[in-house]
Amino acid sequence: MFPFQTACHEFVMRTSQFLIATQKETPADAEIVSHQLMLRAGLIRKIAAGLYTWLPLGLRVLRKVETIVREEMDRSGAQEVSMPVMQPAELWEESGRWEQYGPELLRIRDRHERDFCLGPTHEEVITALVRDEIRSYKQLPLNLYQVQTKVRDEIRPRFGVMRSREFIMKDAYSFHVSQASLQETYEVMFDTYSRIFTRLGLEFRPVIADTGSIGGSASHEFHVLADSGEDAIAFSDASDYAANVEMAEALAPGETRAQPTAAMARADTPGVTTIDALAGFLSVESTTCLKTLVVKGDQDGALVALVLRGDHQLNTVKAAHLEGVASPLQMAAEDEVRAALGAGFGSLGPVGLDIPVYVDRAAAVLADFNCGANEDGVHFTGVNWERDCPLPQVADLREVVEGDPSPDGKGKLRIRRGIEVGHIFQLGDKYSAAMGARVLDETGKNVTMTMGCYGIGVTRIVAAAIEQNHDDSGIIWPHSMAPFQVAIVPLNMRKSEAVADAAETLYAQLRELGVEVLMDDRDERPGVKFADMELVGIPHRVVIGDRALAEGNLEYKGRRDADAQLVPQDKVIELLREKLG
RNA sequence: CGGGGCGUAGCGCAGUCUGGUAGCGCACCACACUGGGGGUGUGGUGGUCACAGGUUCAAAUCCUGUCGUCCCGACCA
Repeated sequence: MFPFQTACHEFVMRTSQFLIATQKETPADAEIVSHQLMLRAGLIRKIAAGLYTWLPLGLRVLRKVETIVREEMDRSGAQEVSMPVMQPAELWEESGRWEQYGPELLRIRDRHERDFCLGPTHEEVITALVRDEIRSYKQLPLNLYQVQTKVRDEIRPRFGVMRSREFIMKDAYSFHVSQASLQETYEVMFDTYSRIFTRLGLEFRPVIADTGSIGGSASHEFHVLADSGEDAIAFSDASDYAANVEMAEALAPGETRAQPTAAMARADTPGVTTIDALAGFLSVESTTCLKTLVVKGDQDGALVALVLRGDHQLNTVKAAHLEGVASPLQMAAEDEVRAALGAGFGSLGPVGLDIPVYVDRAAAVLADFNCGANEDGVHFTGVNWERDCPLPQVADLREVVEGDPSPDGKGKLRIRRGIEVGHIFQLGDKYSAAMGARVLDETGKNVTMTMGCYGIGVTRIVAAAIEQNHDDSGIIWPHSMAPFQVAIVPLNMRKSEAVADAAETLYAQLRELGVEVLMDDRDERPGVKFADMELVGIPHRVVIGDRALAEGNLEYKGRRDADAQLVPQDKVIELLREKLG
């Protein structure tokens, strides 16, 4: 037996040997809390903008995430592969993305002047592989995945590992002869993702997502809920409906339009150009006012007016999907509007408009409303649809708000912010068709495979978990992600033999049981050790001090507990077993 | 790519306007004290003041250029 074998293992579980690179001060360039805490707790260090080294502690967390992802992917029937980070330009030319992708694709040239890129994703490589290897429908469906470093030359890397230039992603690609088979695998992946995020201990929502330009019939994003999230998501308080706010439908109001009671009148409103100002000027609620936005049409020089209730916001994704409206959405310039309609932004309204008009469902049921008169400094009051102006085509134009009825008819919508950590979608034949990935079907006919793809941002999960789980003292890891489960904190062990003995005994017992335990055997004062173990976020802490030990007790405290509890020395293992599940 | 901020020790910062010995706190090393919430004292280590050029007897400081980095926006999904 080689003595150093055990010695090496022994040492890494002790803070005196393990690299604990904590910092008291918050680095000035870290904006969000996860970035600050990852630096302060010594998980990562920046090497350049958007590029980070993972320190031992951080890497342990990253590996935890990867392990769970692998276990669940394997369990789903997917098979792991590993594809190169560096990829030949030819493949990207085949799919057409060498031209399409833009500067985010980091292109490099080798010594023979041949073009390559560092892969931001791997559709091309996997499709080429499957095209060459798979001949028959009998070999399908096939789902291949990898856990691999991706490179994206982000315009502006930010928020630490949340949006970095190099990151680890689990990406999977499935291949099918039929849409039905794709749908089946898609559902399996949906369930697998739900299992993964549940096991990781994160509060998440699968969210209906925009399929964007890629098309396809289904796409879901998985979001970790956190106030700092980049996306707004709407979900029902009474069902599992959840959608990106971009996609969430605002249902038509239940009530029908009331009969007119007021006569239309002209009001001089000098300098009133906002809904708030108008409501204030007329002493009415903003919900009785209409706002009229003008966007560019899909024909050159064409304009389209969009009418919303004063308190509502335009949803640009919905608007861009309207017939006759340019996609992506472009707001018209004010001088263009003035030339066409005779008034500037603050004085527009649906009365007498001779361009195409859409009205939002909520605005369409208003009666006796107030709106601009298409004349600067003038508004109308007491306006009614079909009496004073025609009712335009009604559409869902607005952004949903908290309290709206859920589109599935169950409950009300709540809105929270989310961090996108997973995305599954049905790709169809975009890549398989472009790259000629075909198989023979049961009738002997050549058919193009249909594909699904499924991504998880592994590095981003670490940051998202911290955004969701932290307090003033530092990180609070979910059990499944914690770098160590238990911290043993002996106080003054250099002087107290009893403390040292108790600590070493407990340490040995936990090691024997296979518990990931970190022994803080540094000759530091208690405050330093407590602060470090809390900052680093270890879920369970056992403090061993002379005081309690004299009574035969140790102290246990969970990371989220307010206070420690005394535990008889011989009951500690039992307690920890219970806590660790 | 547009706008703005910042580059001085590992981290946080002062010094720059008004040119004249490169500083403070934390961290780190040594010793002593202390020992239940980032402790105290004494003595230390560590800097090409982002880089290049210029002005000057003299540049962290003034001038010109370059680079890096952060924020906002646009872009991307």
